[in-house]
Amino acid sequence: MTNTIHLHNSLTRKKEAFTPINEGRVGMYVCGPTVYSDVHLGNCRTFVNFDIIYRYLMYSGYKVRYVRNITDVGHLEGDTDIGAEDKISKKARLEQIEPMEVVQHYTGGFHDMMRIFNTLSPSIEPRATGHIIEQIEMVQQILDNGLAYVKNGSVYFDTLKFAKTNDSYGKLSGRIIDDLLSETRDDLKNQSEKNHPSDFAIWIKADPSHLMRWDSPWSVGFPGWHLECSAMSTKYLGKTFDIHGGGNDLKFPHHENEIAQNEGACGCSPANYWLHANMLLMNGKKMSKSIDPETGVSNSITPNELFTGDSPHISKGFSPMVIRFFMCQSHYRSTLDLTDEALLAAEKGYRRLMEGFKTLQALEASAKGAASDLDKELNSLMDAAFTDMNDDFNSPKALARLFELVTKINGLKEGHLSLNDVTPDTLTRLKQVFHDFIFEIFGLTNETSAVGGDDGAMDGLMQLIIDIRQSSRKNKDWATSDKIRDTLKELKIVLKDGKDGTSWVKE
RNA sequence: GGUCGCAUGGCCGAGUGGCUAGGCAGAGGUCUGCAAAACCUCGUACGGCGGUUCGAAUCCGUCUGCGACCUCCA
Repeated sequence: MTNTIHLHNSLTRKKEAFTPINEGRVGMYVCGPTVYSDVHLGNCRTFVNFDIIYRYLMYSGYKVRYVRNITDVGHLEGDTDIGAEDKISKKARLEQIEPMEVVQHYTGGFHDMMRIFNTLSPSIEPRATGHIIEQIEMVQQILDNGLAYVKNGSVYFDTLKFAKTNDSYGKLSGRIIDDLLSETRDDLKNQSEKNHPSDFAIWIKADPSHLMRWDSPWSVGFPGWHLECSAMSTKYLGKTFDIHGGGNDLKFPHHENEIAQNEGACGCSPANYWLHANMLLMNGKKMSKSIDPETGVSNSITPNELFTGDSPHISKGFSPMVIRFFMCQSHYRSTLDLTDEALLAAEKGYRRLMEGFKTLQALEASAKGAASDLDKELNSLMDAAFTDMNDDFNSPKALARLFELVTKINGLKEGHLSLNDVTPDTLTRLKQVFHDFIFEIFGLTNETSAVGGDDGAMDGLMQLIIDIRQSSRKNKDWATSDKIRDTLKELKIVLKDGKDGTSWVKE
């Protein structure tokens, strides 16, 4: 590792040099989905962002343990208080199936989607229901430390007491104790078991109709949301680990409470660096599952609708890699606005990048190749791309460097630039770096080349057709040559007449 | 109301105290039987008003607008 990675730490709100606890190793925890419904696209953005971070850390030489949980119990619908229902349980009740059927179904769907977006599997993907014992232990530790209280079989985290003894509550989300206190007046009206509105449940007594329940010292019940992340990150990464990630909307209350739980249980801060991926917007507004009461429509689009084009929000379907490319084009800490126009632009950009890659692979080094300004320029563009990634994983900027390289590559192909000005070593490096960025770091795949079967029949067939068309063109038999071109077009195969013959691509 | 963040050329989207981000669209050109594709060239933008500075789109203040969180979401 020659260059230090700097990253923006949400906890300090500053960009900091990244120093792992154990040299050469990184422990990273990212909050995964609650599997009570289909993954939605905003979810995918977050995980693609962290996939790129994961890939880049590994590419930089770190051994990374990447833990991303599946929340399959405890995430309540509505307020944490009595009367709220667990999301999974609710779904199971509505569908009249077992909660674990709900979990199985949506976990599968989630994994499928992650595969479609070409994200790498995390090293460990622990489930909340598989760690009930660890969670009960943590509740006990918090109680032992006097930072929680039991009410009617439920256990609540005492935020006021914690805030008084520890200055870290509210630090992440910028909330302060005075605000917590001032909220009291309004909210005390609500019938509540909690001593204070900002307290939150870490163990919840299950009412008899509740489907998911476990025995505990306090009641038959289930763990609170937030707790699973505290317990599982501790179990697999230790009491303090390097990086904790998640969507920006989890900052409060989820991550704030997670920190409180870990501090409350062991007195130590869970993660040194907190990274938050920003929201995916659609037409300027947060993409959200919830349905607008006025319009009756949700401001969202599912990944499948995006692929097929079956949505009023877009004019056509877009492939998963175009979406992934689109996500690479913005910084993970910025909001990204999904519009039809932006997607159309991304689709073209993606193709240009892939064509550039293909062109590059076909370039052959010149034996006379010598160092020159061009050679220097190529190398500094490559260096810059890595510098950009080291600077808080600035993928859009690194991508811009690749596009500048594409211009050079095309210049070399077209002959405005000469391979005599590029050393064989630089060309080799360029091929390697280009490949690595596109496929290993950005995690894109080349969809345009994946056509036909792998038996080569398609290629042979197309070559035959192209040859026939070529000879009819030579004979100025435009009727035949145009018929071939138009018919193929209808079959979604586009012929491209270039200087060095005709190539084809499937749309 | 509280907390935080953002306002960049037609669109998306980076960035920095003084040096062209990039992609798409648009204009011109090369190529082509025509077309498509591809390639080349081009645009000098940074919400309003003050201030700091030799110099600010970049720093500070302020106003306006937008968004997120505070209630379920990545």
